[in-house]
Amino acid sequence: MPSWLSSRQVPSSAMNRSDVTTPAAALVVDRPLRRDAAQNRERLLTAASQVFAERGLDAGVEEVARAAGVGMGTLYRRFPSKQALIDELVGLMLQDFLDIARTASARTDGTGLENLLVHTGQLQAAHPGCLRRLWAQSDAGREAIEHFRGHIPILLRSAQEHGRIRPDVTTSDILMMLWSISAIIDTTTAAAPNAWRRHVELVIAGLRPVTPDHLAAELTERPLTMAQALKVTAPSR
Amino acid sequence: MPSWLSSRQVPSSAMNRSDVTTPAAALVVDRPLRRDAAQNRERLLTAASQVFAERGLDAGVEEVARAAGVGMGTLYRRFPSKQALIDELVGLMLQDFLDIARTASARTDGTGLENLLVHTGQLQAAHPGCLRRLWAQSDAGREAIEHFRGHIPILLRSAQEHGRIRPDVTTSDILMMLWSISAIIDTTTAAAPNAWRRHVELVIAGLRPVTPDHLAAELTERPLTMAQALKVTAPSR
Amino acid sequence: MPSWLSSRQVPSSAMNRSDVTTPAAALVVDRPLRRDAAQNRERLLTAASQVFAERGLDAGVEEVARAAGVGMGTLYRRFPSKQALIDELVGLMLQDFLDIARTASARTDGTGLENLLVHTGQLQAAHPGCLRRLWAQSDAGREAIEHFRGHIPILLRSAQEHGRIRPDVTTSDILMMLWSISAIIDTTTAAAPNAWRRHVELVIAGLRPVTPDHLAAELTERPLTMAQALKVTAPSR
Amino acid sequence: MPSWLSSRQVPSSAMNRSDVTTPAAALVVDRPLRRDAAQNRERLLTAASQVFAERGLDAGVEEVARAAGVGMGTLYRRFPSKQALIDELVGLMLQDFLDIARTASARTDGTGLENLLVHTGQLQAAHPGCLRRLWAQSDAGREAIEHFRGHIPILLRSAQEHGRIRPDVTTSDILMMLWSISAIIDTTTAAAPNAWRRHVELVIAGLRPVTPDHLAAELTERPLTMAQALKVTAPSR
DNA sequence: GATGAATGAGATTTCATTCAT
DNA sequence: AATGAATGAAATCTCATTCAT
Repeated sequence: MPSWLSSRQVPSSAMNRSDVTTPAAALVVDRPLRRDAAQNRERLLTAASQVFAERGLDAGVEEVARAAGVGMGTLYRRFPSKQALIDELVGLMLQDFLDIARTASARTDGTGLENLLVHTGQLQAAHPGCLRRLWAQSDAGREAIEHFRGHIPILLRSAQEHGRIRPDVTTSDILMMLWSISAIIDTTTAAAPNAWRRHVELVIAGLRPVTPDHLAAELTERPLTMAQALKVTAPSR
Repeated sequence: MPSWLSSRQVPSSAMNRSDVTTPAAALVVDRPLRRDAAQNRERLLTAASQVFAERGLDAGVEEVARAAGVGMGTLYRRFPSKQALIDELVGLMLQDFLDIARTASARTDGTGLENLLVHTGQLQAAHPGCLRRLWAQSDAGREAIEHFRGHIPILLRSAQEHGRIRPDVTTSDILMMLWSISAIIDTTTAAAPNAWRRHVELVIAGLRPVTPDHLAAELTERPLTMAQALKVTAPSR
Repeated sequence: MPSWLSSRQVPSSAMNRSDVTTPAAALVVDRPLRRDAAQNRERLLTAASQVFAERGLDAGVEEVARAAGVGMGTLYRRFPSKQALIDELVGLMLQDFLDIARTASARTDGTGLENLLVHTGQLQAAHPGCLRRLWAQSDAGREAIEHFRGHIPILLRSAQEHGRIRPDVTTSDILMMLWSISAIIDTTTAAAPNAWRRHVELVIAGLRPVTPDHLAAELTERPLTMAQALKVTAPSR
Repeated sequence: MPSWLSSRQVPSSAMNRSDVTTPAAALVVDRPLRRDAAQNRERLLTAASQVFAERGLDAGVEEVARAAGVGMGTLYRRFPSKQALIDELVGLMLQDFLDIARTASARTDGTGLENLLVHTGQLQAAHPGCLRRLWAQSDAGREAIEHFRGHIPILLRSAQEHGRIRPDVTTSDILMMLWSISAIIDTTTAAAPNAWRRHVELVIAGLRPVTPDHLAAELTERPLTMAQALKVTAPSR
């Protein structure tokens, strides 16, 4: 079972209960599920995460139900469509991303950003393929950025103030780096489980302040605006 | 029509006629297609490239046929299966990649590698989503790496000799960078057509030689072995 | 509804549960189908038997589904392929053949073999075309011979001991006669429902012991070996 | 090349030119084909006979055209449909059947009928599967009986007068025997090339006059009327 | 007249979703 | 509430036949 599914009680309002930005949403109270129903929910999410990671999102819902040991009807009682199930998984991974971001933000030595890149990498490497595939198919992805990106400017500013990251790097650059790391993890993990770490090192090297004699010191292209970053989506399929 | 489909006469043996490694294969002569058949072939490839780029590889072949203005039977006469059609598109894009690599290799000032990263980026930006999606579904992808990677060590060595790239970077690192750029292009082009250029700049910055006071100067993680790099595949779906 | 589909509960392991040779296989218990599912299964087999008998095996599965009053999906849930459906029909007819063989074997007056020829004829005449067509397309056919033929030598020996069948007739000769009767039934039933019975009479006459003055008393050609008989198949189409 | 395709010039009116019953039909004159066209016609028939014998009638017309070394257009210029091609093959085999019948009729010792059974068997064994498969799909089959059956009563009467065949056997019984032999040839030839000869021996034994003490001496079932025999068709598929 | 490419209806099979048990 | 069977639209692929070259 993925660690990010292990212990939490996650009713279907997970996205609404987002702890960082919309605590008020907690007021929208779903009646709690019966214990067996909640258990089925967990099983389905766990199974879906495994099946989708192994077979891709084209895996059939029947296989998910079978892996969860429940019937199709139960699956569709818990999640009104395949897409809803995917969205829920995205939301759950986002929870872990937010945890990582919160932890990283607690660092005061300017290493929080680098820490973020590595730890989100670790998380994705533990469930290869999940995030990007899910992201690709989920409208929840869009919201995910919105929740998560709030942490980036803070981490970035701290790193820049400590002289660890060059000052002309922007939040949207960091988002691009995160996407790029995601992609590398998904493509290389099977062949070389730790290759992504080297990619992260090189990526971070590219973000370091440059010395005067450094080649091509200046970035000539403009960064994505945040409005653009919000419109970014993984390939539809 | 994509530029990479524009002018060439591409019999189905395009992969075999690879100019770099197997010139002898040219002896296997497919009789040239009748003019109308060749035209339909081109139309189908063009249509497939558009449809797959817009709708993803899950788009039905019927839609491809309709977009090409031909019947289903014609499509299946030219390409015996959907996969064969995809493979052909992969092969065609590879041709352009090889062209770029050859041109870049002709540079003697050590900028060939940077040139390669930018121009392959341009090519992919012109047909967003194509390469990575195609790659993912095609066994031709595996061969594609093999053909293409042959150029990397040469370009890399030249760049390193000219002091433009740090000496501890390996061919497999460059392959990772190419994958990462592909991913960024696919995700950002719709929202911000040139954002990928900035990513390339940052990526190249990460490959530059480091000065003594540079933070985290050394790469602690080992690069992919070439054997591993060959096993890398885009996510299955 | 064909008589051979009437009353039995036939899980998909019908072939395995063969009562003659592998009683132990009954231990492999398929959980019984839900009542509606079982009903649909029966309906599908009935419909398939009718449609295939009327239109030949080239009839589409869609027509079978329509005749059964169920959707395509249901058909494919019960039988994972058209071939599986055909195999099941073959298996079912085999059950009836085995019943007939068993009953015939119970006779002690040497008439069992003749009885077998007539009753298997009756069964086939009731569902003309079914067996031979099914046989032709089914690997189950091969197994069918193996199960069924076990009864022939016993019946034959008894008939020979009672002086009803000439002693130089072999088991493989009887198999040939059965095939020949099948063919006659399939070709004549529509035009003359009982014509096959006369053919059976003539065939049996050919198997009777010959008197000394009988013309061409001896058989000069050698019978099929049993190994050859096992390789016999109805025409592939 | 099948012997029955070897030397004859057979314009598509072969059926009409039937030498036995309707010589007047020869007055309907098709303009003779150009020599190359006639050659293509022969090639197509030869190829069709081989391809259909090997792969069954489901083999595609394209394969026939390819085997004949001509284009599809040529095939369809010579034969307006696949069915017409099949009908033509049936008609051609009938020619050989008629030859055999004519030769057999020349015998004056009462062995003509037995001779017929053996020689038509030889012919079919040389092209296993052809006749029955073709027959099955061809309306020409019906006509074939009409042409061929004219010889049977004569042969039969002669055999009965010589005491070689029991007097209660009718022409339609002989037709049934012929069908039965056809079926046995098709099913056994691959496994045992000469097994059909034994079947013929047994079949003939069944037609011999019976001695008083013979078991089940009388035939209790009535023969097919000739009207019924004319309606007999091989299974549609 | 010959060619073989194009056609498009139809075949088998899959799967997200609904619904009877 | 849970089950898993039923649904049927859509996907890929085939092939007899037509038609442009």
